[in-house]
Amino acid sequence: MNISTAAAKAGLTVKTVRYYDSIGLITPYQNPQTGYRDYAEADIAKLQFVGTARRFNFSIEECRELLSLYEDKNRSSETVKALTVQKITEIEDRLAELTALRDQLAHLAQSCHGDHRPDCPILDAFSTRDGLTPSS
Amino acid sequence: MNISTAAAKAGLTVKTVRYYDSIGLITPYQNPQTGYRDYAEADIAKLQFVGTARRFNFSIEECRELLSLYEDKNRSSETVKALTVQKITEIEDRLAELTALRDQLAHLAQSCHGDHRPDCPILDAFSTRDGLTPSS
DNA sequence: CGTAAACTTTCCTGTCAGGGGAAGGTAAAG
DNA sequence: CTTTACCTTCCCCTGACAGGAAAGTTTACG
Repeated sequence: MNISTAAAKAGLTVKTVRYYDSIGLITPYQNPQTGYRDYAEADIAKLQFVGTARRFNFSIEECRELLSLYEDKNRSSETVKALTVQKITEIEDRLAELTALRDQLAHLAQSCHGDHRPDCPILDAFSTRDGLTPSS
Repeated sequence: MNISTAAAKAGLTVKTVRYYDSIGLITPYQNPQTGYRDYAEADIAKLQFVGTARRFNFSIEECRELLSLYEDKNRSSETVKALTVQKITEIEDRLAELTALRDQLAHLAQSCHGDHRPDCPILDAFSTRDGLTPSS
């Protein structure tokens, strides 16, 4: 199967699939005559797997680890769950940060009349370093 | 004032301050003899301003715009409030994405026993493209 | 006053996960 | 047989800096 069909099946771009080959993440058979990549069904499954994991905010290196577990028939679910729980924690940390940011910005926006006068509480708040302390 | 003092006063790294000069965001006086940058108090205020705006997730280009409004004595608060409201919307979109991600991952983690057996619902879910559709 | 430490400068490379596009070879359709 | 639609590698671009090398400058100490 050529790269564009493979990419379409996996819901990825050709560039991304080629990139995954270049970093040794998913390396298909390569025709020695033409240099064309040839993706087998097992490769498609891996591409889909990585695509899904990436959409779940797993980094490429984490995907590499998950992929080796995915391919390991004697794996235990322990490591996978640990990775997932860690990822959940990371996402929750980021959620807390963003929530605090939004709240502070919303507070500033509320206190700003937003008309044609030059007075602006938002800019005033930004101009003092210790006046505001966002979480991130 | 030399760059390390300026950076310390603004709560930024020297690298960051030098970078802001290189992209024309905050350009201090530069001694023609030594080539040393010399930061005035007004520059420090701008550095603090940008530092705060960056912590509020504003991009460099948005900071550039905010900075020009900050320096404009005849500004209106309209544009600033609009930028801020837009930023709040962006943050809320990201919050919704991350919340959906976390919920789906949490659901998967809950259904995974996480022991030494090879059976793993998380990897199973990742291996089908249409089985899960995260928001991001 | 000399010198060594502690600055400063520019320049280059790397990060993360690819995107955009050029130059050139190949395959499939008409 | 030609046109079109692929494919390949190669290089530069992104955002927002960090790390480090080589070389010049300032400051503190003896």
